[in-house]
Amino acid sequence: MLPEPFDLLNEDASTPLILAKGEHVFRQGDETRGVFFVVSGAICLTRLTEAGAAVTLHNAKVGGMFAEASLYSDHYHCDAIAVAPSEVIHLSKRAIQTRQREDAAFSEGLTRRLATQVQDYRQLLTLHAVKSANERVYLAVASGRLRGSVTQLASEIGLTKEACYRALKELTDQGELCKTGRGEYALRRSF
Amino acid sequence: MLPEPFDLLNEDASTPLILAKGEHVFRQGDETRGVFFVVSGAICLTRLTEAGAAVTLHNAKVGGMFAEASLYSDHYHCDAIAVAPSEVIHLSKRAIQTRQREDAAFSEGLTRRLATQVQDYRQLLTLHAVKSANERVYLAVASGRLRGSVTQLASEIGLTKEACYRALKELTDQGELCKTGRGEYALRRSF
DNA sequence: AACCAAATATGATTGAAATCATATGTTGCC
DNA sequence: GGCAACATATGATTTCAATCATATTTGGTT
Repeated sequence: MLPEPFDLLNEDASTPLILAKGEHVFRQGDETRGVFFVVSGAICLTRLTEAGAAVTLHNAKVGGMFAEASLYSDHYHCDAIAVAPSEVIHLSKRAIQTRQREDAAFSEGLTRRLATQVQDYRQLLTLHAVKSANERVYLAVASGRLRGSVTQLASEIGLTKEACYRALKELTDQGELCKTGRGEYALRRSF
Repeated sequence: MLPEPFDLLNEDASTPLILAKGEHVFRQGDETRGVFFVVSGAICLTRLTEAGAAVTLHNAKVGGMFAEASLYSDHYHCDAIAVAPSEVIHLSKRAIQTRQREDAAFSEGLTRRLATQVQDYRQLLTLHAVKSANERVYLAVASGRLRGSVTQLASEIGLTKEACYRALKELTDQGELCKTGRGEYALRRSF
């Protein structure tokens, strides 16, 4: 259920929370309680700047986590609001910190997870810089990003789903990709 | 001199490097040697896509660090180039990894640093998802991303410099921003 | 079985940013 | 001082993805 290394935590370190749409998981200024895993729905993290502008910091989706950095600050510096009816799992800050001190494998797992995320986000940013929709979709498929739905991929790589479907069709017509099923495409092996 | 947790390292773990403007600290594909601290000047981390597009991943300024994630990969996945005559301090990968195993405080500090980077990349990706160029530029300025040149900002947030200048002009005309100098803009305080 | 919501798929039109072009301002350098 | 490189700045045109529209398929629910 939980991603590494959080699967190593004791059961009493995690608490499931059910949230209605619009409900807060935490607010800017609240004392930090820990990090969260999204089971269903979606959580949006926003912050108000000094000048009063609302800046979205992160949209946490199913399978994702948020507020990792809260482990290192006393108070949350943004609001976390459910943008749909959601279920999240709260992971206790104290339990994580204790485990981090006492278990080198857990500690390393956490650091490695963050490092992996940094790499993944960098790859995504590189993908976003590709101007052509066709090439962007091709590279996304080539780097194994078409796992879930095409709709999901589209949002991940910064295109509309329509543009994404069109690109997939054109790439298939051009022989760059081949369609392996409904919403499934594979690289055309060059041999 | 060095920020946490790298100030805890032995002196022989660090090596100063002098760089001319345009010189590389490392290149994409180089075997990882460690992380770097900026003493003077500025280092820009960019990644070249297969299509040749340059994406700015990070602008490390005086007092900042870069390439923390290289500790968990064998090869650098971006170029680090001095955008001005610079002095950086190289921190040995081996020394860091050894210290990480032997010193819990050091290890925790490193994890905190990575968590902060994850936060930053998420914010950048969220920014890239904003369709309107004007709003994107406004939010970028609101979240303090206009530090270096407008050209740098444009590449960071996924716009051409022209579109970026135009947005800045329009936002200024609309009274959302105010121009504080050549290539310098500030939020219009609402009070 | 019937129904609904969401994903898949594609066609037509539009609009906004990219591109191309040009000019001035600034900085560092020989 | 003069030159080269780059940042700043804005105007004109083009292009390509967004948007709007519509139809079918699928999976889940009652």
